[in-house]
Amino acid sequence: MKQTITAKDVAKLAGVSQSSVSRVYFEGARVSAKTREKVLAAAKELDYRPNEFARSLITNRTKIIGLVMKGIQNPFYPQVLKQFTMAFKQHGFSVLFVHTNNDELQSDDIETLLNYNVAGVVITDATMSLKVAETFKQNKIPLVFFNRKLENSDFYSVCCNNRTASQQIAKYLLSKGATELAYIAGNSNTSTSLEREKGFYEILEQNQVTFSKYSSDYTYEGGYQIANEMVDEKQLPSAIFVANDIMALGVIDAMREHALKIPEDLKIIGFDNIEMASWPAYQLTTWEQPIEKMVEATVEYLLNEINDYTGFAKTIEIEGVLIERKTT
Amino acid sequence: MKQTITAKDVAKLAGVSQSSVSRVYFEGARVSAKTREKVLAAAKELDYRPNEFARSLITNRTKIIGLVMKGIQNPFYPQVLKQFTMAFKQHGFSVLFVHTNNDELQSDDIETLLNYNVAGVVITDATMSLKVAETFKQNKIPLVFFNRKLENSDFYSVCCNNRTASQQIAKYLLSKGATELAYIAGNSNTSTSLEREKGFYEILEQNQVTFSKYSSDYTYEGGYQIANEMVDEKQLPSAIFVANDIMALGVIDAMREHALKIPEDLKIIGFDNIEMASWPAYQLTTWEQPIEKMVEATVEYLLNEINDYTGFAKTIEIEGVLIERKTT
DNA sequence: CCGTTTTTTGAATACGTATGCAAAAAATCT
DNA sequence: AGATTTTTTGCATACGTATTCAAAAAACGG
Repeated sequence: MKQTITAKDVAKLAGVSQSSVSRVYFEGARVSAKTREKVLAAAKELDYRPNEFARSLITNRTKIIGLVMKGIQNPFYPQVLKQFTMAFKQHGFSVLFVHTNNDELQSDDIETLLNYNVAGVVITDATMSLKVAETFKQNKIPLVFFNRKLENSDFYSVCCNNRTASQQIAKYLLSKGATELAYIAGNSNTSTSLEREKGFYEILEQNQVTFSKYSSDYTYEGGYQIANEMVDEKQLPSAIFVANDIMALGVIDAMREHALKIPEDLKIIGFDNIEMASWPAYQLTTWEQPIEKMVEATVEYLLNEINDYTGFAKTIEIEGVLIERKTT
Repeated sequence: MKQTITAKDVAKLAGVSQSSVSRVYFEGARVSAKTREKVLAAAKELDYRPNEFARSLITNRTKIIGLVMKGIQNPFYPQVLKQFTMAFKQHGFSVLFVHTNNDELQSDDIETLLNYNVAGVVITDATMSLKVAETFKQNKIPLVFFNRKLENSDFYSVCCNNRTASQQIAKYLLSKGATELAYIAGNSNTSTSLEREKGFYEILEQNQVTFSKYSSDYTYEGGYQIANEMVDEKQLPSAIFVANDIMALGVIDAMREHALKIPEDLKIIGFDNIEMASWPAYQLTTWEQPIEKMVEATVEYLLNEINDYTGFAKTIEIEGVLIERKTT
């Protein structure tokens, strides 16, 4: 049998009541220095650890954050996961990791989060039906969409400044002398890809530059494949804005196989600034997503909402920055 | 207030006792088809969800697996994380993700796992002091070291056949005509790096081939840097066995910058078979770690131990396979 | 030093579920 | 059909903690 040491055991050893033991471990409760000391000594001797389940049962609160992720294949997201885990840990929260294969969260994934009565949820790289999202609202569980925006919905979301960033990217490419431009989109139902396209297009339109659009799926293979198709099909643009880095690397590799020189024959710019973008083999010019700041903003909001739920909704956009390397 | 719907509510609506509701949701309990039906109908209407915390409190069991990871920067591990999450989910378990910065697990990381009374633990990419590991034993929490082996300890561990794999790698490189060999080690305190070195060395010794050893840290930057040093210092070997793929990519990039042709001037082989190894830019020959099988073995053991704790300890080695590409 | 206010403490209870036990119901057998 | 076995059900209790309330202790003021 698991020998579980309870607050009662500690109380007995310390010569106080169970209530007092509880108070020592409950932040904000008032205990005299003397009893605190006695309790801590006894607790240490017995190696006591408050049972989180009993706690949560009675407080109806947990110290668990649900973190939902889909595209962990994209090196951008492990980075995000790491940052979140560290940030939450610092505030005493643990991370329940949920992986989803579907673009839209399924109800059994949700089930897990609700069963564990998570204190808050971060959804990264995926969306969910409004109906499901409402469930969280009803249960007053704060929710943040990280790097995704639900349109016409009132949920908090933290993104990079996708649209203005893409505007700057367009301007930058034009300033580099590009004349025929192309955009390679990620999954077409993602807000990130749509916003990036929008911003890009706006500037090109202003300058009366036409551009072509290709669709892919935010993966390396996807980028590689679409690049091959582009080469096969028709004449190439002079610069391509690829909706994320990992796809951009696929594009670069494919183009190189066709003996195209980058940036001489073709300029390529990505988005994210994943670690590999700086590798000598690629030296990809890209737009840096300020992960740390984005995580910070998310955590701050969540903690506030956990503390005092308001349901306040907003889209936060954190400014990124252009990282110029050798592909443009 | 959070409107929590309890088994009592469902019982009332269904016209049965709370016990019956409980029995419907508890696997292995006996309920008549009729009441089950009534309960499920009522539960559906009320959107009832059993409270995991109350459950765990009384059963002293959880459906949570602690997954500890360190090197999530290495693309090998996100893959592992994904596989584990999916496998556990299939068996009704959720994953509490713990990230550690230190090579050896710290006590506050452990604390989290113990507080949540996890059903089992997977430690990937890190180790822990024996004293701490004993804590898990005392609490009868099954523990698996994934891709790490504690020496002289009695803990379960699941690895790839590092040593025999490295032997085959050595033989393979010799068969390719390599005469001067080198090994680039990962973090020197990891069993994986040591075992790989050992197997590699054994074959070379048998064939009376000497080899040199370089030390790095299992990161891209580390590989890149050590490769530069190798070029600067002395004459290069004809083939290098790099302890993992991500380092190998760094090595390749560095060597190429020095205008070395791979595999003509220098053969390189890695270990892991991460996705990037197959990218056209690298086409890295490597040893595939059979993640899926390794995960499967880990999950199977853990589930058995959760079901009926024995503390049985063993090191499982899963066979990998050589993936020949263009760098050798 | 005594009356008053403030702080600390312990007893009792509640959280939502699982489970042992006995009663009730259903099924089986003669 | 009645007796016996088996299955199902409800009652009551326990899990380990937080928290209310009243009592005890301490601090304070004159």
